[in-house]
Amino acid sequence: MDNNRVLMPFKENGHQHQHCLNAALLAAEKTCLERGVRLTNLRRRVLELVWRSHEPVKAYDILDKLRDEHAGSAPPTVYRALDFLQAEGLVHKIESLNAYVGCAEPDHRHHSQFLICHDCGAVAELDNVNVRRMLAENAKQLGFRIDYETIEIKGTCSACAIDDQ
Amino acid sequence: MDNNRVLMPFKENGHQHQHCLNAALLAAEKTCLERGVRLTNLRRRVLELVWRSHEPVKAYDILDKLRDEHAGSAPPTVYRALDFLQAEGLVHKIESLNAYVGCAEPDHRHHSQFLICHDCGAVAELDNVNVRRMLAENAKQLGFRIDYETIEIKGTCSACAIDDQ
DNA sequence: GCTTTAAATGTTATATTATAACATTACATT
DNA sequence: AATGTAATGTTATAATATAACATTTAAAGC
Repeated sequence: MDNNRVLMPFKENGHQHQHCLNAALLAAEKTCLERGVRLTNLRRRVLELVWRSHEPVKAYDILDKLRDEHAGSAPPTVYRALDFLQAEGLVHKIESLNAYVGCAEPDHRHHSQFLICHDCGAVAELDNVNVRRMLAENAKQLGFRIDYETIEIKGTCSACAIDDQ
Repeated sequence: MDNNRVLMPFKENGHQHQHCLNAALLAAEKTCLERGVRLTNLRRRVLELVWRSHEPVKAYDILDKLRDEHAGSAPPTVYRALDFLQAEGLVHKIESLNAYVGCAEPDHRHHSQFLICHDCGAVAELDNVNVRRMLAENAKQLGFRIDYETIEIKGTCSACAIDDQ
């Protein structure tokens, strides 16, 4: 029994990113429709920009792109959209990088553990139930009630480990 | 067998903080001496300011205090000292708060899991070996080599849970 | 369809967090 | 004392994020 679900793997060889993007947008549309919240053009566009790659994207990089398309864009434009997307679980913030990654499974309640390659920048998202359980147990022993977990693991992904040799 | 070490508990009733402070400074002196690195007056002072409480402290709050004592203080003054203290494991940065907490066991190699009460702001530091092991296993399966872990759990501590009632 | 209301976005300004670059001082070693 | 390195001082600016208020857009009831 494997309690470790890989929500988003490191991208593999021959990875067709357009598929990820399409799937993410489709999932987002579906999720928002079900929840009765509005995935506006702006929010969708920001989501697309987050999903341009599997690397965490900075708010001001998104802002630069938005400004190419619409001169009136300003920091609140981006941060509000990101706040919405985060609240709906469509993107996650990587706290240790001040950057954002798309979530492949917004409709599936999960806790995340991120593996972040500090060489190529790629991120994988895991949901290991045992890790969650163990932390929950620890917390319980101390009478601590968990609301939210930030788990960000930095290191070297397999592709970059090979390149390093 | 309990694989969960509490490196720094939530502070208990009748907690004498002066003891924490003294112990932390003593440990820091010892650690730096052993490693042949210099705990200068400035660095010691910043460490003291981080240890004023068990809540994460902001860099600019430290800077304000330093300025009371020495007008020439500037952001680099604080950030350099914090960088040094982090590198030596004397303080940890809480990424999700952009703030710093003292480490009670700088000489003991450990990974940390932080429990952070978003009600009173207090932080506890744990080192659960099983969590580490499990994450290491996950990483290994994906060929990922771990360098560093950021684990920050937000919630309500027992004291605040009681107050809430 | 029109009105009302609430949500979303626009706009300007500013707060917060962090680093770059170069000058000076203090310290350890010779 | 002379030298080299580490630490700190100093000025400027970059990067990240929010506050506050104005305007526009969309949804819901009439």
